[in-house]
Amino acid sequence: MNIVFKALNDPTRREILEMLRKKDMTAGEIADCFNMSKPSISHHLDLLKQAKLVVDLKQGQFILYSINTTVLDELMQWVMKFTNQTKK
Amino acid sequence: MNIVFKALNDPTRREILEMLRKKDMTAGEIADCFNMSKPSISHHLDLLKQAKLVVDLKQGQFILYSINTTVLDELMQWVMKFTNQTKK
DNA sequence: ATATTATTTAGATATTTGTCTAAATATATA
DNA sequence: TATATATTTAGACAAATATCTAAATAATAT
Repeated sequence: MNIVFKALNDPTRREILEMLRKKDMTAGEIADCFNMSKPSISHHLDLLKQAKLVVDLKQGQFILYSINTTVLDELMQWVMKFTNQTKK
Repeated sequence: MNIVFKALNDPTRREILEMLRKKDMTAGEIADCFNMSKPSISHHLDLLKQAKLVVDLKQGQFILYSINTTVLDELMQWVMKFTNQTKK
């Protein structure tokens, strides 16, 4: 869970997730949406991948990224522990 | 939301939330649960407070901390955007 | 008043993080 | 094979973060 919170603790990475929520995209397409160098975006994608929030699939010379909701499901379980709960 | 993810991006702070989920605690009681100086815990509590994940209430010489689930509800809304969703 | 207890604030420091440019790798095409 | 395109890796650097000790603030008790 540590690495998930770490990955989510950056606005660029959260925005990437929002984009991938709508459609799969290549690394280059993602980079084009930001005012930031491609290596920086590549680094953000790597962190998202480490957290298993995204998966990548090589398609020829492109690398297609897509969201993986499994970890987000787990995050939701974590958050739900706190909500809808009467204390003491 | 930025500050919420920032606050949650630390295992100590998440553990503090887990503790406050069960019962309200003073700053000192919280600090006693960790192998860490009181000023460090005070700093963590401050970040949680900035994110409005906790609220504090002065009770004499003690300061009682309690969890505030409102922001966690909002976080859940954010996470839910991604789950239970058919893509494309 | 003075001392004790609870907590925070200030300041220092080592580590982590986000970003960049330059170089490397890998695939496709002429 | 040579060149162009897509992406990552490496290395550097400034900014942010987590931690500490020492000092300050605030409330209580003697």
